[in-house]
Amino acid sequence: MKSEAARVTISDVARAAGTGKTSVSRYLNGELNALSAGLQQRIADAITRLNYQPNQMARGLKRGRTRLIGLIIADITNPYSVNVLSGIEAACRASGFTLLMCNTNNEVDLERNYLSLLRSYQVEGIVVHAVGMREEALNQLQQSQLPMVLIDRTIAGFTCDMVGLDNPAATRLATDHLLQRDYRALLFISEPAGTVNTRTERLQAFRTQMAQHPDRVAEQLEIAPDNPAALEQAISEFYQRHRHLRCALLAGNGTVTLQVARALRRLNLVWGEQLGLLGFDELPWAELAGSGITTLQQPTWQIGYAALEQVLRRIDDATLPVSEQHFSAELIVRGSTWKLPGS
Amino acid sequence: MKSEAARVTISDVARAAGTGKTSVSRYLNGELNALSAGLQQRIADAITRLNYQPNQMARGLKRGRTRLIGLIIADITNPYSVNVLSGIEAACRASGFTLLMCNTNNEVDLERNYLSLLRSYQVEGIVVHAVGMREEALNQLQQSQLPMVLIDRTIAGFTCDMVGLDNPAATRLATDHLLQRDYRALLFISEPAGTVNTRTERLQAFRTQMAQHPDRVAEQLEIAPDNPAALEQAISEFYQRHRHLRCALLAGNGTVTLQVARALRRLNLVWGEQLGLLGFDELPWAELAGSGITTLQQPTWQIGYAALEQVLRRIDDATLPVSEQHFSAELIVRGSTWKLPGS
DNA sequence: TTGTAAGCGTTATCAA
DNA sequence: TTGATAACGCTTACAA
Repeated sequence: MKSEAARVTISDVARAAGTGKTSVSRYLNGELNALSAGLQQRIADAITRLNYQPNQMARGLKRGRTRLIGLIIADITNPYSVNVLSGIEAACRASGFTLLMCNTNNEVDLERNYLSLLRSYQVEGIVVHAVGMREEALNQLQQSQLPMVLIDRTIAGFTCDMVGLDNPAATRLATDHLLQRDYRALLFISEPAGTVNTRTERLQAFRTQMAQHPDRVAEQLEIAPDNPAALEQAISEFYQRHRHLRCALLAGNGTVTLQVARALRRLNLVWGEQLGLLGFDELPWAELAGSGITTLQQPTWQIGYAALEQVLRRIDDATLPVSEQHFSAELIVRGSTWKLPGS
Repeated sequence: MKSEAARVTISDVARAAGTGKTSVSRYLNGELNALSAGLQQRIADAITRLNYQPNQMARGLKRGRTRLIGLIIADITNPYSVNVLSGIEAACRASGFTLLMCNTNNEVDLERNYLSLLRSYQVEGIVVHAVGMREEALNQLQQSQLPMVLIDRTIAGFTCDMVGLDNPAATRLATDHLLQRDYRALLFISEPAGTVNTRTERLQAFRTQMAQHPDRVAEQLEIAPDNPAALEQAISEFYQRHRHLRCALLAGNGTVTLQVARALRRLNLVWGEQLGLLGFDELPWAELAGSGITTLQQPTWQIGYAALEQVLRRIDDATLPVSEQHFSAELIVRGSTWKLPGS
C-alpha cells in the first residue's frame, strides 16, 4: 500500500473558509490590506483546523523562486567542511532559504551529476566546494547563469564569486613562524594537488617564502590520503636525511595533519621534541595530541556565512562585479613548534 | 537587475524537435518503445542543443513524488552526526533521492520549524535525529502520515521506526571492561539528559550494571556542554574523593569525551596513568591523545544507511510494522584503560 | 507511433 | 474587498 498523505490544498482551505483561493493566497502572502477582518479570521481558522501547509513546489513552479540553495561539498567528513556547512546553514536560516546538500565524496563525476540535479530542483543559487570540473560541466554552468559561489577553491578557467582563505598570507604566517623558531629543514606535506588550486597555492607560497632563506632546507611531499605506509616512509626518510638539523613538518590541511600525526606516532617520533609540526586548519583535538599541535585556524564558520551572503547578493543582482573574499588565518601556537631554549 | 536564468522547458524542446510535449516527456521517462528511432534522435538532439533539464518541481507537483528526503540533524558539528550523514547520503545516492538537510542546533524550536518546512517541500520521507518534540509537533506528525525514521534517539510517547545503538549492551560492554581492568570507582559523565532518551538509557544501564558490584563505587555527573570549569571541578572532586581507589571516567558520547579530555589536561591528570577513561563514540584522534583513549565505536555509517533504507521501505508501504534496529558497538581498547600489572 | 488536453497547487491578472 | 480564471512545466488519459 502506498502511503497517501492526506494532502490539504489551498482549495480545501478556501472551501472550508467559504471563500475563493485568491483570498487564501493573499492571506498567505500577507496582503492583509485587501482582506476584511472577518474573512481573515475565517481563513486563519480554516488553516489551523485543516493543518494546512502551502506546497512549496507549486509555489516555486508558479513564482519561479524556490527559496532553495544548493550546496555541493567535496567531503562532508572533513572538519573544514563541517564548520563551513554550519556557517552556511546559519545564513540560510537567517534569510529563509533551505539547503539542498550534496556530497561529492571528492569524485568529479558525482560533482557533475549533482550540479545538474540541483539545477533540476530549481535552486536559486549554489555554493560549491569544488573537486574539479571538466569543460562541459563549466560550459553548462556558464549557460545556466545560475548564481554560484565557490568556497575555499577556485576552478581553473572559470571566473566566479569566491570566498576562501588568503592562502599566500596564511602560508607566510606559518612558514615564518617555523623559521623564527629556528627550524632548519621544512617539509611541506599535502594531498595530491590535482585540480585543487588551494593546494598548489599554498605550496607555491611556501616555496616562494623559503627561496628567501637559502640557508634552510625546503622540501615538499604529495601524499595520497589512503597510503599511510608511504607517508611514514617519506617522513622517516626526510627526518633521517636532516636529523642533524632542526626539522619541521607543515601539513597542508586538517586531513593531512591527522595522517601525519598518526604516522609520527607509529614512527615513534614525538612532535615538540624530535620534530616540529604545524598544520593548516584548526582541529578540536589539536591541544590534546601530545604537547599540542600548532595550527593555522581558518574562520571557517564566517567563510560559510559569507559565501551564502554572496550567493544571495548575486541572486539579487546578476550584474554585480565578480567578488573574491579572502579571509585571514590565525596562528595558534602549541607545543609542536617549541622554541629552542637559547633563542 | 534580477538574474533571469534562460529556463528552457519541455515545450521548447518539443518545438525544437518538431514534435509535441508528450513525446518528449515519454523520452525523458524512458518509454522509448512508443517512439520511432527518428523521433528519439531528434528529441535527443534538441535536448543537448538546448541544454534542457526537466524541472523537478513541476514533475513533483504533477506526480506527487518529489524524490526528496528530509533530514533533521540535531548538531552537524558532532562527529557522530557527520558519519551518520555520510551513510544517509550514500544511501540517497544509491536510491536516487536527494537530501534536504536541516540542522536544529539542538534547539527544539528550530526542530519544529524545520519539520513543517520539510513537509512544505513535499519531501517523501524524513530522517530525524531528534532534539525533543512537544505534543503539538507530534500530533502534526501523526496527522501528516509522513514516513519517518528516528536515528539514535526515540521520542517519548511516539512510536516510530528507529535505527540506533543497542545502548544497554554497549554500556555493559564498556562497564564490564572497566570493571575487568580493576577500576574501583567509576564516574559516568553525560550531557543533561533532558528529552534525550539515549542519555538516560546509557546511564540507567550503567547503574544496573554497577548495582551488581556493590564493592565498586558508581557515581554520575550531568554537565552542560558550555561549562568547562564545572566539569573540571566535578572531576577533580571525584578524583580526590576516591584517590585511594583506581578511578575511571565513562564519557557518555564523543562530545563529552572531548570535554573530559580537555578538563583532564587542564587538571594535569593523565589518563592511562592516574585515571581510566573510556568514551562512547569513536573519534578520529582517539589514538593520538596521550596514550590513546579507549572508545566504544558505533557503526555510524551503517546506522545512517539503514535509516534511509527504512524510510524507503516505509514510503513504499505505510502498513509495515514499526521497526526498531539496534546496532552493536565495538570496544576499541587503548592506553586510557590500562591494565594493572598484576591482573 | 504520435499528439491534444486536462490538471497537479500555487500566484497573478483582471473584472466585479 | 472579493473571486474567477489563466498560467507555471510537467505527466497522463484519451484520441487519432
